[in-house]
Amino acid sequence: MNKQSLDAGEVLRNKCREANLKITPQRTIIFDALVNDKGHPTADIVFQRVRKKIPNISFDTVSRTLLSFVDMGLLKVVEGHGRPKRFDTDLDSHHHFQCLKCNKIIDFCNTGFDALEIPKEIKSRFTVTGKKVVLEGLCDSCKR
Amino acid sequence: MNKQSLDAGEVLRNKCREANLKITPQRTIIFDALVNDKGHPTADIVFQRVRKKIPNISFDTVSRTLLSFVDMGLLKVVEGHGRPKRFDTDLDSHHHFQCLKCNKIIDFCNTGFDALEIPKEIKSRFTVTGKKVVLEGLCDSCKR
DNA sequence: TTGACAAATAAGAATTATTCCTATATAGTA
DNA sequence: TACTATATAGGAATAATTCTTATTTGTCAA
Repeated sequence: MNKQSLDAGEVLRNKCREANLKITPQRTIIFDALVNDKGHPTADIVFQRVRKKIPNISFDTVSRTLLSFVDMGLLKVVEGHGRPKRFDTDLDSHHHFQCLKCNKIIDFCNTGFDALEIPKEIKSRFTVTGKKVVLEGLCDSCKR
Repeated sequence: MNKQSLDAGEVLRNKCREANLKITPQRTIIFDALVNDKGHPTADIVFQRVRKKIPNISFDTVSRTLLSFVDMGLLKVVEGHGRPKRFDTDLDSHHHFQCLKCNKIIDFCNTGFDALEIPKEIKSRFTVTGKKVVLEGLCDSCKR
């Protein structure tokens, strides 16, 4: 039984139990707002989305919850130059192209990049949990 | 005649002329504070360093100057998770390991990584100016 | 089911990093 | 040397995030 066969609620409940965190309506609704979001939302985008369900939720709760989801391994923070932190719900191996002008991040897949070996001298000194090729330059809209 | 054989002042003067920017003492001293810095200083670190030479320089001038150096191709902004923006004076191809806990960035070289080919579908859509492998995890101090 | 308690939340204040504004100073040049 | 556009200092403003505190709410054990 893999993740895909569990519904979103069950994934969240399992992860919360593992991490000894309570299953609150806020956490549930924030998680729902992220499922199938293949973009790279900021905390504020998620906040606006969740407010439609819980009008008086605070930004702090959204921000704190997103960071706890990162700790729980449900999300990643996108590396990048931009100021508002961006989150990534896609936990599968993929790579990024970031536009230096508009800060847009474009995901792409590449099996050659996925297969890169971590150098021995790095593996022996550090615990490596993520690996990604980051390309930068100008996107199609900005290069004109 | 390559860059290495020019002294720092001359590199800066040439770049400023190219960009039609004036050669001010502030720019000169900020540039001097960066030469041979193989760390990844924040604007504030540079500000503290430069204040020893120009006690009443403003943070804004340092920040603005660093960003203009990025535009001029004298520096790069480090991709990464941390909040204070970090600058990189090493323009040669290298790769990064970033600690998720302390946000420290460790440079490493790897000729295999340097040789990675940009996928055709990316090269045809975008202008790619940078390429780097980014590893993340826990550094030696934080993994305990 | 209820009560107790630790954890989570809302609201707003505080902090942190960066950028903007404006009056003054200065580099480049004619 | 004088002119002009650019750069700077200083402080205010903005933006993003995190902290503080009083209150509320899951969870668990009786």
